[in-house]
Amino acid sequence: MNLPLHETIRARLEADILSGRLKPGEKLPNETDLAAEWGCARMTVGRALSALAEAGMVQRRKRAGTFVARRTVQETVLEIRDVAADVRASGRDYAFRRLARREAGASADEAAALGVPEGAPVLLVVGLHLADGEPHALEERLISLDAAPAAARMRFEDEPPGAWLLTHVPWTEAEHAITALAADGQTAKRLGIPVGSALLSLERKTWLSGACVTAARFLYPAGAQRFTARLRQPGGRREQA
Amino acid sequence: MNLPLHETIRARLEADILSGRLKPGEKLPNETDLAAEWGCARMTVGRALSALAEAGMVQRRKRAGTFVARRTVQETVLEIRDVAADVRASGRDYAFRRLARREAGASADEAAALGVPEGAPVLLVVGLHLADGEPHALEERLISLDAAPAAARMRFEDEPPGAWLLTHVPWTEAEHAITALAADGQTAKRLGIPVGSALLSLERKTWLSGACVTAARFLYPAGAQRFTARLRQPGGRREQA
DNA sequence: CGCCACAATATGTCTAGACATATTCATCTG
DNA sequence: CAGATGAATATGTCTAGACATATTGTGGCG
Repeated sequence: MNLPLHETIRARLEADILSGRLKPGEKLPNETDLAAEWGCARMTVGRALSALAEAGMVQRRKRAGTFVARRTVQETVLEIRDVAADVRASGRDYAFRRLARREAGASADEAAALGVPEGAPVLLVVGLHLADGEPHALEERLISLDAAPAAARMRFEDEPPGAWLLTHVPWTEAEHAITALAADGQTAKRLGIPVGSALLSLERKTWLSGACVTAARFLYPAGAQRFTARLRQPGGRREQA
Repeated sequence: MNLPLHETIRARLEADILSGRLKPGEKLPNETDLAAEWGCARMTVGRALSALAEAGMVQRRKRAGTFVARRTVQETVLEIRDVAADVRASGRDYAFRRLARREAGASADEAAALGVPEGAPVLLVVGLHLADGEPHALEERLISLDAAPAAARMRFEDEPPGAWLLTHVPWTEAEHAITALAADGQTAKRLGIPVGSALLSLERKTWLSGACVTAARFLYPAGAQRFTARLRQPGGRREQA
């Protein structure tokens, strides 16, 4: 093995847990014993155990010891791409068409969505993402003009606001929520589908150091979009190039 | 501050990067200098820098130094919980009711879904997850009996197969796919909703060292389920790739 | 019997120094 | 001038020991 010792120890314990040799809830040997077993310093096994704790595979409590975690929550890495990139990746032509644009003080709903006071200046843009000329997704986007004043100068007639925001407004946090819902009348008309059809909804909110910059909702007709996530559990995590 | 020193150092450097005081591509002081600046051992700043590297905020190269990372990947961490845990977390009673169970050789479709040869022994379980007695989700699950022979002994009458598999069969890889679709007749009946209603579908496949163990599809009526993902994105200013 | 104080224990953090390793830079040579 | 070579440098890993801190078990006291 060329791996550093702490990685080797981590991998070994991980394998023991995955294989079931160490069962959920079971107590691991303490650091001192593990260090003796591996013939290394306590800090080295401590590092391995901390890494496992960080990854959620074990739980550590002072005085009590280190225990194999019971997995109730699985975390998977979900890649959320730009709509345009997504459409082009499938080999189709991409276009954006703005349907509405309104600059005004935030309504109660809008204020709540953005986390700004009612009446704060916001920009609302509704637009259609087209793939080969057919509706692919409907975007409803709110932008806080306090957080991103430069957006007020933009028309967003055939450029989606998401792409512009990505390159012009920095952000520190993002939150996504995925749900299914039935198409209401206006949405159905805009997407050219029957009223009540199943839609996949992706809501995205982004913040810049605590202040919400923009909230958007993307509505995809059933079948148009699919979010996939893949999780590799064991030692697979290697440095990226 | 009550935080450990390495956390404090990490937080300070993170703040410098987020605020733009340290710009993408810029070189950080080396460990020795940082240690002198903070009046601590080199290992302590090393730990802080390693954590930043792990989080993708900086890139480290031997001899060259530590640099603020240029662009960061757009990935969000999606938490997928056990259905039972999910229901209980919302303060409702949870129950499971098996609707069907079939042990047989895999049909063509089933073989394709699991990645096993046609005719290989599989177990199919269909069941309903109930929240306060009301249908919450429909689960259709396929289990490869070659990969998990112990499952054949299970009835799964009021225990969901997912929970049993989690504790009895180890896995190394998992894949999730989320889509929206319209309810067909049988599904609508089972969930007690109108035909054509919007459903949120979560498909999950798990592998144990390359061999697919189980494939499941969870169908939630619109509104019953919502998948959320949160991302902390370092490097306030983003550059277009 | 129940409660509280205290000691034992396991983890958490940190140090100062050592050696290993990868990469870059400068210099030397053909 | 190109390419090889070796020295310098910054990170990567590890040790042995120290003190801090949280939690748990236990024994004594009301």
